[in-house]
Amino acid sequence: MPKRVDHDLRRREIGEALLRIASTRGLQAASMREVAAEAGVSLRLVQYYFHTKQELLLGALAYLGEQLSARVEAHIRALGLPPTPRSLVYGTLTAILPTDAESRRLTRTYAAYYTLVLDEPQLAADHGTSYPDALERFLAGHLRAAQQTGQVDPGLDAPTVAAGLLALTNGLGSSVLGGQRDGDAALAILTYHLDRLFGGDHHVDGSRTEPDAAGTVAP
Amino acid sequence: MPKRVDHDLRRREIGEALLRIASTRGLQAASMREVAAEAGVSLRLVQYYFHTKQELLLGALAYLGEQLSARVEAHIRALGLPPTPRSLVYGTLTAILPTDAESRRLTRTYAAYYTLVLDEPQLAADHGTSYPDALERFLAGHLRAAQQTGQVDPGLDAPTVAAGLLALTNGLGSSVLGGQRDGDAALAILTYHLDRLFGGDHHVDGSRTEPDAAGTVAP
DNA sequence: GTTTTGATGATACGCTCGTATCATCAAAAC
DNA sequence: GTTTTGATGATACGAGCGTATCATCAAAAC
Repeated sequence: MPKRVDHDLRRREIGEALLRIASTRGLQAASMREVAAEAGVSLRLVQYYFHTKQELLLGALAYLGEQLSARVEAHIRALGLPPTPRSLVYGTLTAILPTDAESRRLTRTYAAYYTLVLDEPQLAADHGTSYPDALERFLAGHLRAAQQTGQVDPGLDAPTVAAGLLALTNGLGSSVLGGQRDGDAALAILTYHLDRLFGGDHHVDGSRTEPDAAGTVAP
Repeated sequence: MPKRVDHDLRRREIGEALLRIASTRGLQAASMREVAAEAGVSLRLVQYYFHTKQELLLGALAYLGEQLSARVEAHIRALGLPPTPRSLVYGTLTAILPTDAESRRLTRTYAAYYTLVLDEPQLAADHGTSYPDALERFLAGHLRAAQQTGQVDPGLDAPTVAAGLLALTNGLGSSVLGGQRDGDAALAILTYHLDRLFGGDHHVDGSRTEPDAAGTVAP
C-alpha cells in the first residue's frame, strides 16, 4: 500500500471548498472543477473522495450543518452561563440571522441549498428538512419554560409562537441576503419582537404590550 | 413586409412559458430550448423575441410581478369592499402565502428568482428589490391607519411591525415550499399572529367576519 | 409583378458540465 | 526485492448550454 491518507480530513477540505464557493457565488457555480481548484487539488481527487456530485453536495451539507450548530451553541454561551430560556431563544435566533461575515456566509450557503432542494425534491428525503423542525421544537420547549417562570405570557401557544419566530427570523435573513436591508436593521426588528414577547423581566412599565397578547379577548 | 404579428403577445406567451417551467422545475431547468418547447415555438423564435437569455429572464420577471399584484388585489377584494385596514393587511399577507395551487406557483417562481438574484447581484439593479420595499410601506401605512381607529395598539411601531409581518409571511412561505408544513398550517400560524395584532373585532363597519379565512385561529 | 422586409426554420460553433478511462507512482506486504 | 494496492494525474466522451449564421417564405410596398 502507498501512503495512507486521512480520508475524512480530505473529504472535509473538499467539502468546505464547495461551501466556500456556494457562499460567494452560489451552488450553481460550484462545479466539480471549480471545487477542485478552490480546494487546491485535481479534479480526479474530488471524484476519488466523492464518487458523484450528489455525494459531494450531501457531504458538504453535513459540514454546513455542523458549522451552523456550532455557531448557535457559541451564540447561546456568549449570552451567559447557565443559559436561561430567554438567552436560549434570543441566542438561537440571532445566531441564524446574517449580521456578520460568518453568519452571512452560513445563511447564504443555506439559502443556496434551499433552492437546490426545491429543484430536486428527492434530495430532501436523504438529508434535510429535519433541522428546521428540530429547531422549532427546541424553541417551543424553551418558550414553554419561559411561560412557567412568568417571563412570557402563559396564554400564548408556544409551538405557534416558536414557528412564528423562526419564520420571522428566516424571512428577515432573506431580506438581508437580498439586499433589502442590512444585518443591523434586521436584528433591530427581531429584538423588537422578542422584547415584546419577553415582557419586562425587571420592571413593569405602565404601557406594556401584554394586554393584546391575550388575543381572544376583545378590548 | 410579411404578416405583422403582435410582438407583445408573443413575448408574453414565451415569458409565461418560462414562468411555468420555473414554477415546476426551477429556473435552472428553464433553458432557451426548454422554454421554446414549453411555448410550442422554435428555439429561433425565442431568440427572436428575446435577444438574450437575460432579456428573457427579466421580461418574465415583469410578468410574474403583474400576476402577483393581481392576486394580491383580488385577495383584498375578496375580503369585502370597501377594504378596511384589517382586510388590506390580512388580504395582502394571505395572498402571498402558498396555500393553493396558484399562490404556490407564484411563490415558488419568486423563490427561484430570489436565488438567481443572490447568484448574480447585478440583476437586482435592473429590476427587483423595489417590490418588497413597496409592500412593506403599504402594510405600514395601513397598520398606522388601524392604530388610529383603535384596532391595533397605538404603542407599536408600525414600520417595524410591518417588516416583521412580511418577514413572517415570507418565512412561513419558505417552510411550505420546503415541505416542512402545508399551506393550511402556515395560514393558521399567520392568522394567529394577525389576530393577536388586531385585538378585538371591530363593530363600526358592521360585523364583517372574513368569508373564507375565518375559523383557522387556534390558540 | 417585382422588390423589399418582417418573421421563421435549420443547423453549427465553442464552451462547460459530470463522468469515465487509462496510466503512473510510491509505500506497504510478503 | 518483488508484488500488491491505495492514491493521484492526464485526458477523453457525450450531452446540454447560449449564441450566431445562413437560408427561406410570405405579405406589404412600389
